[in-house]
Amino acid sequence: MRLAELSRRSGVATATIKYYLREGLLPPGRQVNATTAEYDDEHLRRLRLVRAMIQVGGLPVATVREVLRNVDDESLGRTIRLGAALWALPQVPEPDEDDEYVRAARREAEALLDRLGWSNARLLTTISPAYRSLVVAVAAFRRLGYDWGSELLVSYAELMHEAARLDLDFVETRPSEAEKVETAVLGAVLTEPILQALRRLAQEEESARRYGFE
Amino acid sequence: MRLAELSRRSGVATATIKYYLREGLLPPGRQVNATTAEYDDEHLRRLRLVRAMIQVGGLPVATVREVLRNVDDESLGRTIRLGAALWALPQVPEPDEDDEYVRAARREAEALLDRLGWSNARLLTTISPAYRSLVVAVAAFRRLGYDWGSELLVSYAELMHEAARLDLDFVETRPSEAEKVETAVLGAVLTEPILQALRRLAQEEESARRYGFE
DNA sequence: CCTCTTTGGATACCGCCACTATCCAAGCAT
DNA sequence: ATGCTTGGATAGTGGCGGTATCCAAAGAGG
Repeated sequence: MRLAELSRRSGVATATIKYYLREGLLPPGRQVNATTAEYDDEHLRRLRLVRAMIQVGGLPVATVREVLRNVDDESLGRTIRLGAALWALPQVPEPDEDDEYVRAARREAEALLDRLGWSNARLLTTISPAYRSLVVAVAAFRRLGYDWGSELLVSYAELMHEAARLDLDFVETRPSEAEKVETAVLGAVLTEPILQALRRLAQEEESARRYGFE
Repeated sequence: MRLAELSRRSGVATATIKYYLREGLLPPGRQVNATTAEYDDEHLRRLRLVRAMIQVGGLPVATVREVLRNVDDESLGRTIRLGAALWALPQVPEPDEDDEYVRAARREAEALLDRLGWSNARLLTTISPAYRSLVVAVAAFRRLGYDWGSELLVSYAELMHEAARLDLDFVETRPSEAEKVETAVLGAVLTEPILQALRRLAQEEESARRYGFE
């Protein structure tokens, strides 16, 4: 198929597809001659993947490129490949390590992982972007004077551990290595809004049960 | 305190504080004379709240204004006030209702709520932004050919229901009505990155347990 | 064969957003 | 008196995601 048909079948404007090609989010089509390039179903699928990450997942274009670069890199082992792809996802800005709240949040997060027995994650505390997000968010809460005990965080962590088991169980059902990696990345990017939506709906449900609609 | 001190104590540039004042995210200070305005600890706290929502929660400025407007509106009852504040949070773009994947995702989401017995949430299916997000994300997955059973979604939903109970339990510990609303909003905005970070860490932990670092 | 439309690629441009820099006149400090 | 600081108004900046314009080379129809 040619660019126009790719556009029609994906619902993405041709100018936007050209933009993605320029940005390296889509591999170039097979060049037939100077003014014609041929695309196939793989391009269509990739385009849908890109759109899902950008529109549903809200990722910036540069991040999508980085993530896909890692997903596509077959020279890496699965764990590294997946880790690299996930670590390219957008993160909160670097925290100010001189800030007392940040230092306290860091100690609190380390204690949390110890308490949970997450010894593997504990090894990553200095480098994992997810860990940094955790520290920044906890510090922000503390700065606003919220001082919950460690219990709440432990409970949330256990729920998320359960979610992670579901994630990985699902990834294991995929037949090929490439699909496993893609599924894991999509799981991180697209199930995020799903969990978020379910949580809000659950809040609405639970709130209505407890207090009615008043 | 004056603008310069507010800036120093919050770590936010004066020009940025002026911008927030213009945009209505901060109430104006008490005007002492033509060239001096006085701010108090409430302003500092509000400024930290705004920064947390923008930097950690990633909300656009216009959304923060909308959310705070609802939080501050004491004429509304708690449920309405909270609902209005949460519904102002940024959402995925409006789905195309003619798209077959979107229609199928809508049916699937309705079936999910029925299955879960979330009868209150079920009443909101046409209007809740969270519901719309759910539909859009599920449709995106389906469009990419992922066809899990309904079991996985049910499991995620039950986990999130548990998280929502924790959320509401924590909100109930707050003494005043105003704080309850603020806490609920912050819970939606700031605990989101916390849950996300915990999930990623749990994935790393669980992945290392299952497969090692290879 | 000769137009007339379509194609893909290069380039410039646009609108939005979160800030940021400049300017100014009114105070206050010495 | 004079020089620095203050707050407010206004204009400007940089990044980002996408769009519009232009062009020459292919094909399509007569």
